[in-house]
Amino acid sequence: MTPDARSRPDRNKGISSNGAPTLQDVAKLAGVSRATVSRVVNGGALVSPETAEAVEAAVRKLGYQPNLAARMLVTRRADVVGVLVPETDLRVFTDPYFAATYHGVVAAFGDHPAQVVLAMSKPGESADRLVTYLTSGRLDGAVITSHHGTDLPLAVAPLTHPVVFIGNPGVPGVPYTDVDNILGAQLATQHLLDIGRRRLATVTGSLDMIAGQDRRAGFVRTCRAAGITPVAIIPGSFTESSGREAARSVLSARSDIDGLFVASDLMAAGVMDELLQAGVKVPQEIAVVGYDDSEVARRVTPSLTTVRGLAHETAQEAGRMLRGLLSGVVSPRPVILEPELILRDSA
Amino acid sequence: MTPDARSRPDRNKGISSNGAPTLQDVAKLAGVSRATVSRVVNGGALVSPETAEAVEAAVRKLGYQPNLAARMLVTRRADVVGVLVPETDLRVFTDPYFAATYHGVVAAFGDHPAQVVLAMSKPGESADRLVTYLTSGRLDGAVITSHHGTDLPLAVAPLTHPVVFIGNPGVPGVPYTDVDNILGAQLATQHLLDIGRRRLATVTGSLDMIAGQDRRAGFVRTCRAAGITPVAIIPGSFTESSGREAARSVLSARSDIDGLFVASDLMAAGVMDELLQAGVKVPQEIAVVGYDDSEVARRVTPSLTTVRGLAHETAQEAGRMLRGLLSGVVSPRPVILEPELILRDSA
DNA sequence: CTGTTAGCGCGTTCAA
DNA sequence: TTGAACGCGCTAACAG
Repeated sequence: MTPDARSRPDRNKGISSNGAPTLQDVAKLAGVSRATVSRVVNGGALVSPETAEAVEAAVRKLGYQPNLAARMLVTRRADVVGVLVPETDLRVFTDPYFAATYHGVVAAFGDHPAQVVLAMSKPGESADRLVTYLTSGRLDGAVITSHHGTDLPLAVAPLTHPVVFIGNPGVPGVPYTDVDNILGAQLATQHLLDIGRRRLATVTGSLDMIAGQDRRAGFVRTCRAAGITPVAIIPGSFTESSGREAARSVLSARSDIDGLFVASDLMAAGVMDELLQAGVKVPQEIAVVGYDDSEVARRVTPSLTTVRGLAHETAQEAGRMLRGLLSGVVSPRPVILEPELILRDSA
Repeated sequence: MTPDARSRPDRNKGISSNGAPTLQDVAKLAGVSRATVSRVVNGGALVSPETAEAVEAAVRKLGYQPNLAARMLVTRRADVVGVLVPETDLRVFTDPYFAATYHGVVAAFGDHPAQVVLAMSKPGESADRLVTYLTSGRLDGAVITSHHGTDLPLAVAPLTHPVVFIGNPGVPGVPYTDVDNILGAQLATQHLLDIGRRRLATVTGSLDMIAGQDRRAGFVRTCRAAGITPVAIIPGSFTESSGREAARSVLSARSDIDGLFVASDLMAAGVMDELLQAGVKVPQEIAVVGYDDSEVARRVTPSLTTVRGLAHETAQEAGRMLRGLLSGVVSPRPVILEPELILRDSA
């Protein structure tokens, strides 16, 4: 009696103890070995048509469903890629940037077997949990966006898991895609100058994000090149409410600003609403340029002159890069897209 | 030489061939057995403080991370629950209902170890894929919403996986939470009657969803009870653009409607925008009542009188119910919440 | 073309 | 309190 032949009570039942049929069950019903069933299930190559047919019948009859955990354990693939966002769902669902980003990654994986899941942080928990999710083996790779600072990139860099950042991670050797935010801000600011505005201010995005820093830098740089001094640089955080606050501070400062560059459309929507409520005419008194060209830009009144943020395109590019990494490409070079100005009514 | 003793090249390396350290590696470094490490990792009971300390040190040194696939295979738990939405991400990200729903489920699982992931359909693919995701063993259970028809509930009903639907699945014995949509629509319609409107119409939601049917039924029923005949019943699909279309058909029909019940705030926003653009005054010429009390309801001008849809609460209740199922509750009774009217400026 | 066999990394009895 | 042994369900050599 070999060691493997020792009796196991439920070894011989048609259905394993768990309730779900296993490869073994199918094999017995079809009168073949487990390996053959496995072959049929995974593409059917190297199997005779008759046996394949018999196996498929057994699969149907039992409603067999491969156990992905078991498969994952041996193939070391999960067929799941993640879009990891270290923000709360509240933020993710209210900022259209994330919708565009997720959609872009999904588009890149359209014809790929992997599931694309979205994982974000629970309120008050750190980004470590997302790293754990990545390293736990349930994800083949990830696209990460909205990282604040370099902690997350530094944590991810030594890992063997394929990861692509959206937005410069600030750590050498880590793959990323980005859009030239400095250029975008320059286009926006230059436009304000071109229409004759001279008393300019900006509402910045989160300054712990490179996108926020760059958009501010582009604004400042363009002002300087034109020989003018910014009237105000108001800190914001990419949210609509931070735009509202910024607008109130502009109003209370009575600084007769005539041109405002706001680092996101969502903030710009908040700014404009407050301005209009205070009776300030846009663009006559204050011209406003946003950033992103998101859906709100078209919806607000007056419609928002803005910069195409290329969120979807950048994400899709990141998705492609991740696919490359997954299939063995070693260290892809960063891809940087160039934004353009979209003229509408607010400036 | 026993069968197990045959040589395996990488059996004795400090790090397994994959690169990630295993229980075995930790055990060797700590000078104990795998079983002991396992005990320490999972709660540390029944281990002496000294060994526990040694093991923890080894874990830290190696950066050991349990392989979730392996654990899952033996525990038969994934510690992941899903919010399954058979809609495309485009839809999910533009309708605040889904944000509220996801958030509600997350709230219910706030202090639970499980990850709550959001899975939706890729464009053009059927809901089967979500069922497969559920049955593949990577999910312990799920909350499903936005199911059209009974196909999905019927597919899920025979499964042993815990599932809770949001919205009556129309299949006996399947757990669900819901809000009384008929009552909600009655409240809305009655309010239009109360403020003296008599030429009423409705823009319905998707009629292949019970919520859509019920809101229409509540409207029709209330009209009938008041002895009036609806001027029009315009089919919509819960999206903003379908609201716009409906508004255009109202305008072109020149039916001098004076009260409109729109089955979602998002549609109502579309309706109002079109009406205002056409020069129709809301509420003076046409009073509008929406449904959901979502964030848009407060944002539009005039602000929207609406019905509290209780999306968050219903989802949270569903999440609680799923937790119950996960911990052994057998067949929970449906929970039905009662909506209320929120008075604002549009009616 | 098909079956046999050996683990993937882990939790869990059962003895000691 | 600890260790040895077993198997979760599956894929991947390797024989035949």
